[in-house]
Amino acid sequence: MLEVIVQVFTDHGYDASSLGMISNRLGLSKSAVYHHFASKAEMLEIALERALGALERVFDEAEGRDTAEGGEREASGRADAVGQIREIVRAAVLVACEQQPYLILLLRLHGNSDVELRALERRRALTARLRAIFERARSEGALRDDLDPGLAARFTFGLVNSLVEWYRPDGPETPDALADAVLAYVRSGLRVNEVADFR
Amino acid sequence: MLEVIVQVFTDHGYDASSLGMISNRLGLSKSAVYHHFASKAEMLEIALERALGALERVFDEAEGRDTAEGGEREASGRADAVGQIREIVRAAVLVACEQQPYLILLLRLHGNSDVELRALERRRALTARLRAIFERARSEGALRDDLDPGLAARFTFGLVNSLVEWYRPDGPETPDALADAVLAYVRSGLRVNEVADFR
DNA sequence: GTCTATATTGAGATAGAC
DNA sequence: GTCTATCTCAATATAGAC
Repeated sequence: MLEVIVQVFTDHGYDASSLGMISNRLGLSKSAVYHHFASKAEMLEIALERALGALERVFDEAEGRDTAEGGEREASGRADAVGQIREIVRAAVLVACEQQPYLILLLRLHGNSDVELRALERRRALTARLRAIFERARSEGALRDDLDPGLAARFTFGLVNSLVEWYRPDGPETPDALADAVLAYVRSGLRVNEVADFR
Repeated sequence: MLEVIVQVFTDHGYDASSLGMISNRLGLSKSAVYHHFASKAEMLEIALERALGALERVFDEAEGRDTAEGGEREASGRADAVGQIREIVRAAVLVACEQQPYLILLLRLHGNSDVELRALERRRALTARLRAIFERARSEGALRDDLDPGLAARFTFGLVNSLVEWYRPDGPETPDALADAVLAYVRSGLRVNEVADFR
């Protein structure tokens, strides 16, 4: 049921989606729909929780991993930041593919209601966590020094988030292959493989 | 006047923007606004023309340059594809910064009206042009061979387009500096400068 | 060019029967 | 859980005076 609703939301945008459209698509009357959701805003809230919850879990797992495992790489007990970035980017690509409609909803919020403002606040918190990891990567010397870590974080997630605009589940790329391609691009860009430089 | 209207559109989304909001923000009555625009859709159409026109000029100039100048790099009279990509990316970053609200409008279209469908068609044409250039870059051996040119094109413009989501004209980065950073990222990604590999 | 007044449609939401 | 009927409000758009 939520799936159909979110499909309507992504097809027309949340604001332009009417309860009439939703109930039509569900084959129910408007008031029948109101038996399952208290309001249109509640539908949005539940849908956004899916997207935000998935993304927050991505960060929790990447950041928590090595403290849980005891720290295999560094005495400090923390994974190297670059490894975390790789893990987060891969997982975020999978979320973008698998939770596509929910993520579209999140990415297109305007912040004109309480529900939207709370969601945007949680989204900002995720951006801040990502930025912190990029800054750690920089201080570990694992990030090129001619690129601001804040910009690098924004570029990277701008790219990942843009996947939802064109990804199709029945398209030629599997989410895993897409994650590989994104990681390759993020790591070393467009230029020819470095081997070529020495031919 | 259009500037104020587009600001309302980007703040609330086109669909959620009412003529009441627009006329309030302009300090006019609704019918006074109707003296300048035939309909809400016409406002959108004019605003989208700005964004699409700017982007189409970017491509026209990059693709037309060397045939006009006689071809300085290659006997064929065409610029190398990588040079065109660089030029297009830089110009597109500037458009994203300078025409930000108009571009936001374009990027968030849903395609639920004739005006929107026509705009999306023009946008698709631009994507196709970009993809063709990336394919030429690949065939010239100037693009790494482990990355599909179509994906590379989408990633690159996903990144550039995502700038409109957070860029602020009064922020720390000038559009030019931002273009430099994007080009550096697109060219060689996050990894440390190659010199570091030989230390 | 701008106004007030209004026509008309559809929105989100509720009441109450079944 | 689903329905019909309805409330209230705001939407786009127009008419016609100034």
